[in-house]
Amino acid sequence: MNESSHYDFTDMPIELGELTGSLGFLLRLAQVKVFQSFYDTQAALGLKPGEFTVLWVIGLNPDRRQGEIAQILNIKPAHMTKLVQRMFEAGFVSREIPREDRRSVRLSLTDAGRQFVDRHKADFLEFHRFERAGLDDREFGQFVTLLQNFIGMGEAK
Amino acid sequence: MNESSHYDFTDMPIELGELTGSLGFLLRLAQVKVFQSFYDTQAALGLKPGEFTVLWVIGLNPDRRQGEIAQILNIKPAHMTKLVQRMFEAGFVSREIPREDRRSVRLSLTDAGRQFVDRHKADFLEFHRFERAGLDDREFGQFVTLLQNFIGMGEAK
DNA sequence: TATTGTTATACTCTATAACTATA
DNA sequence: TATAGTTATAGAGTATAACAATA
Repeated sequence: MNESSHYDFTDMPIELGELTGSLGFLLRLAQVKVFQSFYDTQAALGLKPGEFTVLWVIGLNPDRRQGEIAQILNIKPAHMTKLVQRMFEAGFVSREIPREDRRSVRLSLTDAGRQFVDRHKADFLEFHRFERAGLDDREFGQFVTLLQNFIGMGEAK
Repeated sequence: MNESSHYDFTDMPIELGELTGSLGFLLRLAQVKVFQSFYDTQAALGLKPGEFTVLWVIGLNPDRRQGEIAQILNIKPAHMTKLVQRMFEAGFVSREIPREDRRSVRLSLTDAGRQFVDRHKADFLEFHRFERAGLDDREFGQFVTLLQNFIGMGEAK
């Protein structure tokens, strides 16, 4: 490493250039911002990221194959196996081997799982939490719609 | 695990309920979508995610402290150290210890680093790539603006 | 004492391939 | 042969704390 003397630019803002218009960059920062409170909420309940979402979707879609749930949530099979195992050990999820295809696993919530989801669902659907996050109601609605279109959720006609 | 027989719901869509309006969920899926092509592009150049962004910002802000660059990109100090080390070993980044504060490190691009950034910057500023990603030009502009507001980038006045 | 950056450790998410059991 | 899920391993990002050098 060299040595040298410089003026001190410490107080000057950092320039990001065209990066400020890059979706990849902006989405990463946005996700970091959301993830913080998202993560804290889940950790407080003893859950790892993604676990509540899985419980939620299983609750809405009982008796569906594990792989179907994993696919729509973009969770890889190997990861899904461990995640479901944890939720099974927590007593929140039951697994059934259907007669018509004994390779597959169909998931449902136990009573405890359903109670858990019902009790904490409000914390996870954080509409309210983000009203104060730099967006007014109209912008928030736009934001959700644009995100849905972007990820191809709107065209499900 | 139990055994049972069921109708086969495999072809029915999975219900997501109010999750479709959750920013955390939508941002995660959006990021997964962007990250795929983003990641592939970087990997093809032998870079890990985040490395090109760091080179880019160093190029725009020569002789700034390592910690300043890390902070604005939401990179933790420990991670930044390893990232900079890799870019130093690749010959893209130079490190200087300034006389006025010998604890700190000031980063700049080497000639090779600047050439590398110039040669590949177009691939990383993927405006074009996302024109066809379910959003028209107007929506894309809205999307960027909303993301900027959301992460608190717009208020920098 | 506080700050800048480094080192070390561990945990989570992800990716991959080899494996099983069923089909 | 193909498919559903599992197991095992490794890589990458992040978080934390302890540390060295300097202020």
